[in-house]
Amino acid sequence: MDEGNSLMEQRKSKLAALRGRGLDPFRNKFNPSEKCDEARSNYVEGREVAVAGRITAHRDMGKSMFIDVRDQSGRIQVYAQKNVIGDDAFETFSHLDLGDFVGIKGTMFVTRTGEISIKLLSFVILAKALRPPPEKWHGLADTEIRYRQRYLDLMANPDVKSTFLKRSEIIREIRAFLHARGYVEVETPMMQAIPGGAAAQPFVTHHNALGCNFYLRIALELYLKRLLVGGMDRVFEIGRNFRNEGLSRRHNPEFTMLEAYQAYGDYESMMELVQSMVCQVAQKVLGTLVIDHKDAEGKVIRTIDLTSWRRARYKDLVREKAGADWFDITPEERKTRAVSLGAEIAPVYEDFEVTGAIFEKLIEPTLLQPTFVTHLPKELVPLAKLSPDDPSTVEVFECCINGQEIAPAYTEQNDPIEQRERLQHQAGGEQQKLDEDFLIALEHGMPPAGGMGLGIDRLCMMLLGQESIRDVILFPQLKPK
RNA sequence: GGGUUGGUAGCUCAGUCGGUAGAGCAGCGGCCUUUUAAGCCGUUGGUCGCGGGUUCGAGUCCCGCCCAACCCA
Repeated sequence: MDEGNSLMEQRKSKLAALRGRGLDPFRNKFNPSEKCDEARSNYVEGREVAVAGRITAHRDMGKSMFIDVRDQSGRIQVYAQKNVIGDDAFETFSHLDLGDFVGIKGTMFVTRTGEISIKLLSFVILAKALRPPPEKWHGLADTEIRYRQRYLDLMANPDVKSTFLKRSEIIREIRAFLHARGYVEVETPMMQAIPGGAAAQPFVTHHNALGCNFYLRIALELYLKRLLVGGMDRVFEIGRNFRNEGLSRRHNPEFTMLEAYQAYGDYESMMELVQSMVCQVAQKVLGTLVIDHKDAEGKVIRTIDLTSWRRARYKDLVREKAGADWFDITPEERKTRAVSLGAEIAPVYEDFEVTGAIFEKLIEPTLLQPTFVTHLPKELVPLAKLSPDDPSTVEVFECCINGQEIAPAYTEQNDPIEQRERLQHQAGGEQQKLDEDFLIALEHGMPPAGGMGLGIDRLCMMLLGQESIRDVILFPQLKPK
């Protein structure tokens, strides 16, 4: 990053030299006839092509040389000969640097070793790179540079680029899936006076003209439900949520969430939706429903099988891990046992939170294969409707895959009086945290509905076999240097 | 917040017991008109993360700090 290193000085001198010879090292425009991989796949000997890209390698042979030119689609080899392009042009060409952008015109041919290449006729420099690219063979390994200067990571590590191209495809397929089912994509406020829809610490920001603080949203939920009230029966939003929490391998303070709501649906409809959507996306983007996750050495460490989706009741899973009598012993006994099982229990925890800790620490990480956990205790979820067959639980599932919760869904609470009581209870009497406008909306009548949220980043981790959320977010949050 | 590991040339990494700072790639110069991690010869390049300390002498030992990754909270 420092100015004045000698490699930069050398490149700056080259830049000055180019200008001194009347060449523009930063062109406004060049029209390629095709992309690099199109040129290669449409091979006709002698066909004239124009491609543009970054120089990623060069092999100098004296009076001729090869360079590799790379664009988003791939690379193609260009062969330059002194007697074809002339002494001056060859001199300029041979002093191009790795990282420079060039426009190439030439004719297709195949080398002795069988590589489809372009025989150079003419070229223009499109952009001079003043800094050297990372090393070609080992790539870029320094995690800090990889995350802070992701463009270098993308340049040097093809797998990284592939991961992010696939992330883009995943989101495109999610949109396609929902559009095909008649969902309307909407956008709701990121700056909110009252951050609702989840229990999380918000970020605060200030609006100068209005003279008041806003919070960055922690969930999409409450605005999307207002749209159900307004008569938009199937809506979804894909957007950023912000939570003022610690950073970890699976948490980034800003993360991407999909939420979808379907009037006249319930959590069963959402279960079908999540399963169909994840399977369709996997099939379209990966071409398979069985996904191997590999370690750095390429050894398979786990396989996620999306062909079978299990359903399990929350209480049954807890009994499996914490003892068949878990719900029969006293709350004090539960605390003691939770600690002995290795769950961290804060003294202020209410009884349902003790069980919640068991689930989060001991059960969720073991749920590698797709599992819908159902019948959650009602205390955990204030925005859902009670299960008719067990009113101590709610019509909610948490879809766990890869040891992480990736998608919660509910039969949404639409009783405004019930909803007010439960939000008041959650707010603990702090009137400021109560979203009165949302409650008024419910009082106008919200159709029964199923709703779901899906963490896009965690879905990408699962589908793309990435162990860290930072490897599926282009610019993960780091401490400023 | 705690623990572990790491930070040395543009990049990837060595650096022994505390004794003149190393390699490969990249760069620069030379040879080479079908190479592809091209090759061969020569060569430039260092705030050893930052700040203190111990020592005749510190990349190396000690203390503090910064940044990152992983684990824990």
